[in-house]
Formats: sequence, structure tokens, C-alpha cells
Amino acid sequence: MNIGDVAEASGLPAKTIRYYEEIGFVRPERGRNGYRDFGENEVHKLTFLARARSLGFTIDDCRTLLSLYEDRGRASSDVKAVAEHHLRRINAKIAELEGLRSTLARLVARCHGDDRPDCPILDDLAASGRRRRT
Amino acid sequence: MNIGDVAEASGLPAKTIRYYEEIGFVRPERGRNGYRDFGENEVHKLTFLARARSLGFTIDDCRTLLSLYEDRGRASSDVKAVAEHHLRRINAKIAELEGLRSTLARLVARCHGDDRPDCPILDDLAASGRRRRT
DNA sequence: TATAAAGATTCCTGTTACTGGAAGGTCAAG
DNA sequence: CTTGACCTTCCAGTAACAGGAATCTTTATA
Repeated sequence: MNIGDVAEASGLPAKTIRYYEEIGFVRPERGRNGYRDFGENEVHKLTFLARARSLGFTIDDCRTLLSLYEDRGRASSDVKAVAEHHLRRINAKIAELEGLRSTLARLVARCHGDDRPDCPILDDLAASGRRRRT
Repeated sequence: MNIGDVAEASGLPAKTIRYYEEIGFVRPERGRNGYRDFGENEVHKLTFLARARSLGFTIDDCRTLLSLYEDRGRASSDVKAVAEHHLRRINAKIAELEGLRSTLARLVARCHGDDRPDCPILDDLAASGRRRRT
């Protein structure tokens, strides 16, 4: 299978597949024209990676997950640990963004948004820690 | 004021301040020893930037906000537009992360997490689009 | 005064996970 | 035979810094 077909099959851009080869995720054979030739197993791995990445796992997580996937003697607790760690990262990020959102929403609500220069948003940014109410 | 004092005053690492100079946010004078010498105005700008960055505004947003801040004839609607755009980005990101969280949480809940290899998380990742339930 | 610690400088590399683009080889169709 | 679709490699750019090396300058102490 050529890279274009694999791209279609896996949902990953060809560029990304080349990159994944570069970082060691796959090792396709080469035809004598120099073209990559992917076997079914490689395609399967790439599909796995596409799904894992779409769930937000880092490349490093993917490396771990892939090796666990290929290890028939793995413990599911190891997989779960990776997922839980990722879940915590996501929760932390959501919490952080919600904090930003609440501050920003309040500032936006207080700004008239007309053609006058007076602006609570800039006032907040300029207030060097001394005021800035809740 | 030397860079170390400015770092303390603004809450920004010295490294970041040098970087901000490099991208044109500030233009401190230099003593004859070659050290940067920041005036009150520069410190104020850096504090402004620190606050804006802490609210998640991009460097590009900051450029705009800073120029609006320095423009006494600005319209608050311009400031508000920048903030609203940022708010939409944040909301989109939160929604995306919540989607990931719900999927991941479900998978984690279904995984026994013991020493056996059977694992719904890996099953999901490996399911090449054909199954994968809601 | 010697020296060592603290703080400053520039410059270069690395981070994340790709994406875009240039220059050029290969293959199938008409 | 040429056109166009694919494929190849290689290099640069992204966002916003952080880490670290090699080298001053200033300050404090013995």
C-alpha cells in the first residue's frame, strides 16, 4: 500500500505518516522505486495512533500505549494509569480555562463596547496588581 | 532599573523580558556596562503584558491590546472585540476538552485496571472506526 | 586586595507535533 | 510524449519561551 492509500485508510495526512516513521512508530518497507510500502499491520498501527491522538494523548503516551497494545502480557492497570493521567491533565486544563473564561466574561460584560475610549478591560490589564476586584 | 528588579516588579522571568524586547514590546536603554536600563514606562508595559498573557491572550493579541492601551483615542469596542474573540477561542477549547473528557472518563470507568491484559481502552483505540459505541 | 558570588550579556539549542513548500523522481493514461 | 497525479527528500516555520554555555561586571566579604 502506498502512502496515499494509507493516509485515506487511517485518516492521517501523508505528512504525518512520514513524521511517524521518522520518530519510529512504523517501519514500512520500500519498493525499488523508493516508495514506502505499508503492510496491514502498519496501517493498523497508524489507525491506532490516529485514534489515540484524537483523544488528546501525547506522542509519548502513544508510544506507551502502542507498546502495551502489542504486549499480550500487559496489565490493564498500566493502560488505565496512562489514561487516568491524561484525564487529570484534561481536567486541570479545563479548570484553568474556566478560570480564564469567568474573568474574561466579567470584563467583557462590563465594557460598553462603543466608540469611547473608556474601557474596564484595559483598566484591568493596566492595574498592576493593586486593585483588580473579584 | 536592572532586568532582575523588573522581573520581580512585573512577575515576568528575565528570560521572558529579553524575549519581549526581541519582539519589540519594549526598548530599554543601555548603561555603559551594556546592562538594560528600564524606565517606569517600560515596567508598566511589562506588567500590562504579564497580566494579558496570564489571561491567555496571545502575543499577537497583546500587541493589539498594547497599542489600543496607548491610543488615547481608541474605541472600547475595539478592545471588546479582541476580548470576545479570545473568549470564543476559550469556549471552543473547553468544549473540545469536555468532549475528550467524557469519552476518556467512560473508557477509564470500564477498564478493570488489574493485572489482566483485557482492556476496553485499548479495544477502543484499536477499533478502526467500525465499532466504537457512544 | 584578592576573590568569589551574584547578576548581567549574547548566542544557540530544544520544546510539541506537525505543516508548507521547493526541487525533483515515478507512474498511468491518452 | 506529455501531462498530471503521486511519490521522494530536505529545509523552514510554528508559539512562546526555557535551558545552558561562555563571558563580562558589580558587589560583598575575608
